Amino acid sequence: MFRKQGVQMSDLRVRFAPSPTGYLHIGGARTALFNYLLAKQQGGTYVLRIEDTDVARSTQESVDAILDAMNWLGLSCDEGPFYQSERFGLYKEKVQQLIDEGKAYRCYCTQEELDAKREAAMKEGRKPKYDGTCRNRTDHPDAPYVIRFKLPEGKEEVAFDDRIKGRISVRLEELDDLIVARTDGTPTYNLVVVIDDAEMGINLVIRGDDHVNNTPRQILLYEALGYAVPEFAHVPMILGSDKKRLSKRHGATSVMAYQEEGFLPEAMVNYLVRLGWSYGDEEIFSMDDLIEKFSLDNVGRSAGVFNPEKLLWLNAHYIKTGDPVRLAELLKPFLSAKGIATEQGPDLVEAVKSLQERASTMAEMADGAAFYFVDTVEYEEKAKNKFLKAEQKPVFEAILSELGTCELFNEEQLEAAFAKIMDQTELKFGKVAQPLRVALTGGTASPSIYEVLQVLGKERALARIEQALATL
RNA sequence: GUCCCUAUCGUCUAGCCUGGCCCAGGACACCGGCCUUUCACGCCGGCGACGGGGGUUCGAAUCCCCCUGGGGACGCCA
Repeated sequence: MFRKQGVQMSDLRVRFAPSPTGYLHIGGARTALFNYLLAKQQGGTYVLRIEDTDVARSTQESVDAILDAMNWLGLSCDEGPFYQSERFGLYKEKVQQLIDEGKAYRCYCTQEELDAKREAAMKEGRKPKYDGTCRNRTDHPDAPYVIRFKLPEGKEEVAFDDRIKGRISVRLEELDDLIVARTDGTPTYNLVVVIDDAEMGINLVIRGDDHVNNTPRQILLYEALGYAVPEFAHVPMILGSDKKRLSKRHGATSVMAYQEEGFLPEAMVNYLVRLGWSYGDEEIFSMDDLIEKFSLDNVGRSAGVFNPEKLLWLNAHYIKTGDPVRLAELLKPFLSAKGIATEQGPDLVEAVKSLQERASTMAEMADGAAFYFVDTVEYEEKAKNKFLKAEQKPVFEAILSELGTCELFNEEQLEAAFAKIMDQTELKFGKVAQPLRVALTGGTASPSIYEVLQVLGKERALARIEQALATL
């Protein structure tokens, strides 16, 4: 028996199947994550499939954007990516099979006729469904047509046991003959999703809640094509703060937009998984934790509201507890985006350490780190007016001379130096530290003064103090 | 409009299946305090919810029904 990290290999096969008509959004990322976690946990297989049957709207840029985002989140697939656009032959075969078996037919109704019927039905309070006009016609006019799947007769309802929502059933009279092939011959979503899931051996379909209504008709298609019906798990939607479907109006919905704002992938993963899933009172989960602990049983059934504040809190947590060397690497692009070069400056890793518990995002950390690397400190107006005044001259002189005698800028020597400064000037620590902070950083908020001094190093620190002294 | 799904603090949620341990627990946010060389971190405390109405029961957040709210679907998009 094969084993993988002590976990029994299973035949679980799941998939994530985005359509490349835009970037990977928050909701899709969560669906992908759930799929990934379950596959990893059970030693199953996670398949990635690009649903690009809508040739007009699918783009390579979107495919790349989705792949990038999956990669960033660390959700690598075991198989794929497969492209539906490369499988049209297979779909065509299956459509023909349905026609041959009398389970599908040509429909010559025009778009306009259909729209009119739909509108009329809505107006009368009926469900707008196809009336079956072409269902029994035997002629083959020389006109454009679509292929419709004929709803099976003699069946009352379709039901399935959703792994998240429980039993869901729909009466057949609520359904109609859906289009499986367009006028141009290309297959539509409901058909290809069934064929691919079946042909790829997917036995558990985890997807968004918005597909619940498609499931009954897809089950009918599975049956008509002679396929085994997989299990389904419909994950609730993610809503905006106004309880409306999450959209750009609510802020960034693209996963990669968060990366650009300085979020860490582990924060995003942690946030996403907790939106709809829980494990007692625990809040912090590493990917390994999740692979061990995730379960569909603990996924909630109702829609959730996306809460950027909590994401931010998680991000701050992961910055606080993250590896400084890695964070330093991640920080570089944010610094260069601000036009800051770090090569000649103080040790970037040390700078990061001093800022870890003060930054919620990497962008914020870059803001906070900027002062370390400037050639000439620029003073904030208010800070300068308050702390860089002529009367401070003696303090700065004392600081300059005492720090100048420090061999090493370590905690011990700095403390000793400050003790002397405070003694000489008869000032309390705060009265010394704050002006010095302005001289060193240009502002009134920064890491602790000892840290700043140490990160900067003696030479740079003394130069900055002299610079300040010169302005008094 | 019709159908499907859903309903615990502002938000994410625990508890619900297997009624009493719940005058409902945790987290984010918010407010207050402590710590403190600034800003933060951290710590302590506070505010804050079982949508409504009927049942069932000795007892209901938990079981049943109705109502209401919310979401989704109704496409030659996925």
